[in-house]
Amino acid sequence: MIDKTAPAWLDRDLVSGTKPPSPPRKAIYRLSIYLRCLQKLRDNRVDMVSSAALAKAAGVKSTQLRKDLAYFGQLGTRGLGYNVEALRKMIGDVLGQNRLQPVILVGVGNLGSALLRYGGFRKEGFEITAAFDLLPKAAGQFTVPLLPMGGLADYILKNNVKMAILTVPAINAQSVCNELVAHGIQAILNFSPTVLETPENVVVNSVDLAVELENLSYFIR
Amino acid sequence: MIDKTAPAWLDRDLVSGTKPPSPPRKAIYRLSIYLRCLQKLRDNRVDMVSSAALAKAAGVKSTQLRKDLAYFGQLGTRGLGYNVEALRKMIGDVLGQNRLQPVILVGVGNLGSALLRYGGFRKEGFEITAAFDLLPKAAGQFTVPLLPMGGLADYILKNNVKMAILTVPAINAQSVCNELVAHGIQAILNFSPTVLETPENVVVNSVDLAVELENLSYFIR
DNA sequence: AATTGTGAATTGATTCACAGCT
DNA sequence: AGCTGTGAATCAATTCACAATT
Repeated sequence: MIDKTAPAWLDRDLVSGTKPPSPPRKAIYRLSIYLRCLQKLRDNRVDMVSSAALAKAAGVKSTQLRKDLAYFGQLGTRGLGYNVEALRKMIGDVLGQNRLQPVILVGVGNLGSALLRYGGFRKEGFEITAAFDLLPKAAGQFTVPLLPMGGLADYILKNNVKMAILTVPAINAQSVCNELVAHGIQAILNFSPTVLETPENVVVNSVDLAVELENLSYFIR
Repeated sequence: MIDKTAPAWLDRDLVSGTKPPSPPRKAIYRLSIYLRCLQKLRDNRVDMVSSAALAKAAGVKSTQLRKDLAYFGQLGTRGLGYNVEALRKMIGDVLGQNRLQPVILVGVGNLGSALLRYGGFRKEGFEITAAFDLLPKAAGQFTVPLLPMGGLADYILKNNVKMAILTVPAINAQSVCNELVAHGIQAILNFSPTVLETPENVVVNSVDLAVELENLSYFIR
């Protein structure tokens, strides 16, 4: 009996020495979407779902959904579909949603303070545990400690923080980013409208609001 | 003499009837990045730039930059590079940055009010001209009118609004989206963590903060 | 000599088509 | 019969390599 959860390439690779194909980055994004849909299904007490139905909900083609999932093992049952709870659990594990990640936020301006107040993360397994700013003021209005930049290194080390949200003005973004990286941050969600230079081993996702608007603007005729 | 600003495929197409290759969507995103870099160069009184230098600043390969630009014509001068101001102007035109677009924002919660206060758009040619909410309160704290949902249709029509930013809770996102589309909105920047269903001719860009964090989380080991 | 513009080659992602389970 | 898993085929994007131009 073959381990049902092992992807088929495993067998081949043990023999051939080939590397397992690593999932394309876009597939990882889609995993998050699937996860959201599965959570909704679970809330509605659905317990099996076909690739066609789940794909519809996620706004993709069913073959793409199956390919995406296949990177992580044999997760469905032919003729029946996928078990909602098992799949949800599995994707959560892959995305690291299950170990609650501490996240710090740097730059408490307009956008920064909105994100501090925005609750949407906790549910997904993230928690902003502290915020930093050059001149921390109005600390009282947040539920997390608002600290001066001086305390950054210490806090990251003591709390084993690996992720940061960067919401400082463009002009300071690179230098603050360097500081984060120097102290061990491995992943940055960047809202400053700048291209950040980082070492290979640090991941950056940028959300640039002006770029998104400009992009839309191109498509309206 | 051949028009220097016409892409080479034009000639062929007049003969062959082939469609011009339409730029990939990602190229349009990169155009915005290039534009930012060009603005910075202009501010520093630089007036020519090579594809290598500009690409470096934008974080892409120089060949990619050239391919991206080639979709829009012959913009550089061999041996010399690109004229900063001319290129900036051209990209601004392509992205529609030059006609100032009115944008409305729907859903004035945490994130919505932060975006209203966030000035970063105006500089890029966009202006949030009004905000809508089911229960508009604290209207005084914003510089734009905060209106009840009832006034939506009328406002869109009277002001010829084509773009909207959607920052309502996930549960309401689809229905509000439908309403926007019904009244003529053609492009939506969606911050609600949902997959929106829209007709073909409406463009949606989604920014899902939880998805971005989850994605980072996958990459930290 | 420097640097763009662009076909050709390559790499990557998506979709098809169907074999293989349940 | 229904639905997944996956190799092969297609489609799209990126990079290479070099001719063309200043």
